[in-house]
Amino acid sequence: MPKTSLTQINSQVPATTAQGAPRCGECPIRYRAVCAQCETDELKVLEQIKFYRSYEPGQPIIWEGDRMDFVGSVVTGVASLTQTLEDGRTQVVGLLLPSDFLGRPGRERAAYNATAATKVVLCCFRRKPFDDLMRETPHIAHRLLEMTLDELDAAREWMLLLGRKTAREKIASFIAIVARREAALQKRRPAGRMELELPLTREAMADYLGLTLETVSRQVSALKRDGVIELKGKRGVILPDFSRIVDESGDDADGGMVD
Amino acid sequence: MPKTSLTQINSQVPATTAQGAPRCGECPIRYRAVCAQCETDELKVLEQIKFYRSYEPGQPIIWEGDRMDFVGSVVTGVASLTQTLEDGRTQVVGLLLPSDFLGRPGRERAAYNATAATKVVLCCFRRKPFDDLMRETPHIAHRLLEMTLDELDAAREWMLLLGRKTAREKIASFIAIVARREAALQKRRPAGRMELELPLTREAMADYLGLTLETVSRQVSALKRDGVIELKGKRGVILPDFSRIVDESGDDADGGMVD
DNA sequence: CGCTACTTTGACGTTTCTCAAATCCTGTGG
DNA sequence: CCACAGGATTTGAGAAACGTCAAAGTAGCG
Repeated sequence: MPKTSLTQINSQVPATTAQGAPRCGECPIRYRAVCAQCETDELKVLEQIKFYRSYEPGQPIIWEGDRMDFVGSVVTGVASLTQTLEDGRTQVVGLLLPSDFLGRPGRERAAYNATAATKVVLCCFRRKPFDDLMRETPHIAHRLLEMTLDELDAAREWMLLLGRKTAREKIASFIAIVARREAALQKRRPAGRMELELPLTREAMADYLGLTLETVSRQVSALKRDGVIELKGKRGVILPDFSRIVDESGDDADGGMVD
Repeated sequence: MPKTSLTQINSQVPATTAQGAPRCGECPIRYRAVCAQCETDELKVLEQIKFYRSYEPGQPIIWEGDRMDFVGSVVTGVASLTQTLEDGRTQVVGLLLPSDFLGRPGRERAAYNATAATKVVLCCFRRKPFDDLMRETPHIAHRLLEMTLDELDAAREWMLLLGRKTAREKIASFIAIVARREAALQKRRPAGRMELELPLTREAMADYLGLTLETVSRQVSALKRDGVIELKGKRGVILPDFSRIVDESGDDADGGMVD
């Protein structure tokens, strides 16, 4: 089952490196990222070694097997981690949303491909100094453990989806997750009528959900036909009632929102 | 190791608690578990708060939503972590092998069901003292982060399997993993002719691989028909040539053995 | 030696995939 | 402002993989 190869030909363009990095105190992910528990003096150290990079949609951030010379946090945008079988079958194994951490301390080489799904801004640290910092700054190590445990929970929830949900439930689950994230950004509870943008193409959704892009498209159409969602252009989705998409997702109650 | 009476197999019976816990220095998982990097004095502290529990095959260790009053390491045996949808569809989201850690520090309630797949011996710590210990003992916190990152990698590799592999590849991958573990226990490279015991029933395998038990059975039969494996009783498997099962698994080379 | 639970096998149904073609956005250039 | 190009998306028809329901066969234990 060969797959059409990735579309982005303009991928060799180097990422932008911003010079004037904003102060950590004003960072939008200040209280959720790996630096969340840092004191002001610890932030100062981070501020000295951090630098920003941005990536255009479709642009690769790092390739499996490459040397990782930096680690970092997603400040804005969405990136996807993917793994592939040698015949080209691809699985998205993680979505990196704002405040999520990219890279593994102490690891030389990337274990996955990371690709920008939307425009992405990354707050980066060179790996070596960051590794040293981690050993000396319990706040960072502790927060990273917490975040890693959360990611592990998310990965396991995704295993349940991949192994046991129907195509329709998979699509509904994905839309519900995006809707919850949307609500979280606006500090509201997800409920009632909602409008959102899907951060992934149909193909990327398929690779995330373990489906083909045709099946994704068909199930999206089916949910629309059944009045669970409305479509607005290619990426826009309107939920007349959030609870209906949750009902379709196969989860109990408001499914899987830990914390 | 104390013996549980064999009449307890049907599960509501409380787990045995051993009194004379062996010394950590002689523990078979001394250098791989969460305590791997501990110094002798740190081990002494652990030794004072640890206790053992054992479980018979099929016996539940903890149920999703239950209060977790302890965390611990698998000393011997295999346990499975499962999640379920309310209509009963079940997915195994993790296998706990010797040295793997059960429970999440700082979390009150279990996020998954844990069930003994074989006879299991657990080295337990009450959660509260362990949480405190973690804050004071960087060696433990650091090792736990390392182990969690490894588990995350394993979960992501499993996502690739669940989302993209065929039933035949899934079965082959599972057998290859068991074979690798078998080899690791004997400190050999997996290669050539190998004999092993599957630690799971067909149904548990199905729940691990995102299949039905009938499909598992059929694909096992197919691999046997094709000479990739031979069967020896219900659980015994013989690999005439380890590389053949790897070829069938869909992975490149020796697939996914990080370390 | 006979249960009992686990496993295998068969026939058939359903879901999802594959291959193919049409249609729709979005950004670009006239 | 509109027409157009080109990727992204939708839709269709048929095939393959996997699931479901049902029945028969084994291993292993007492």
